[in-house]
Amino acid sequence: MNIVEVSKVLSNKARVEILDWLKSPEENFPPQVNVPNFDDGVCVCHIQDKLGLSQSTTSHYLTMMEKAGLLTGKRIGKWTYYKRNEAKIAEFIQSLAVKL
Amino acid sequence: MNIVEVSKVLSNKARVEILDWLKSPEENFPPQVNVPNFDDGVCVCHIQDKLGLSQSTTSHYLTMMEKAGLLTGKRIGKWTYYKRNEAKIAEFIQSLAVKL
DNA sequence: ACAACATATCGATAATTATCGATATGTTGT
DNA sequence: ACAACATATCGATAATTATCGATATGTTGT
Repeated sequence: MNIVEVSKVLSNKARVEILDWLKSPEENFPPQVNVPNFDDGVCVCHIQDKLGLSQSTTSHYLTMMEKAGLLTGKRIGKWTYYKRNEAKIAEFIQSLAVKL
Repeated sequence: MNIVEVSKVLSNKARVEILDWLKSPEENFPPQVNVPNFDDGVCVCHIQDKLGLSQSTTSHYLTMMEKAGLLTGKRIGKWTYYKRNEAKIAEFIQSLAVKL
């Protein structure tokens, strides 16, 4: 967990919001259409709608958040579902508590 | 404590290093010349020497870190001494643990 | 094989951040 | 009052990030 890299993710309001929304997918997103629940994560299209940014920007953010370790993405059929990587998020907070 | 603002501070290697060095001033900096110990913080000139960046950049970083709440600066005579704001740093980590 | 669709990637431009040298400000000792 | 010095601020340019539209890629149903 690289503090500088993860902090870059967190230095943008939109990305912090995404992380926050994904804490309670049921409350923040409409029901999934192609998978029964949110266990696999939230569809990119839902995140995009809520974010109000373009498809390419949304996809870019999600990809960089996954690379930084904060999210995991899973493709199911045509769709990609992202969810929080709780283990890594906790690890990051822990490493901040130690190194910061 | 604004997550985005503080994360901007932490998204730069030099600034994370400053924060780390200030955890143990005795180990990371030469003895102070104009104050007896490090209780008031570390002189900008020492940080600048160690950082290897220009005086203006160093000063700018320290100022922004103070504005974000991570450091406190204290002017004594001609010199300004910066030290960690432990309370605010802990508060930030705590707010991450809650909001992130 | 192809049409339709979701997402990822590319290439471009605008906005922000990094970094510097020059200058301004504040402080001290003469 | 001034010289010497430490730090802060200003103005500029290079580097990075934000964001978009266009295009490419992957998947499914016909």
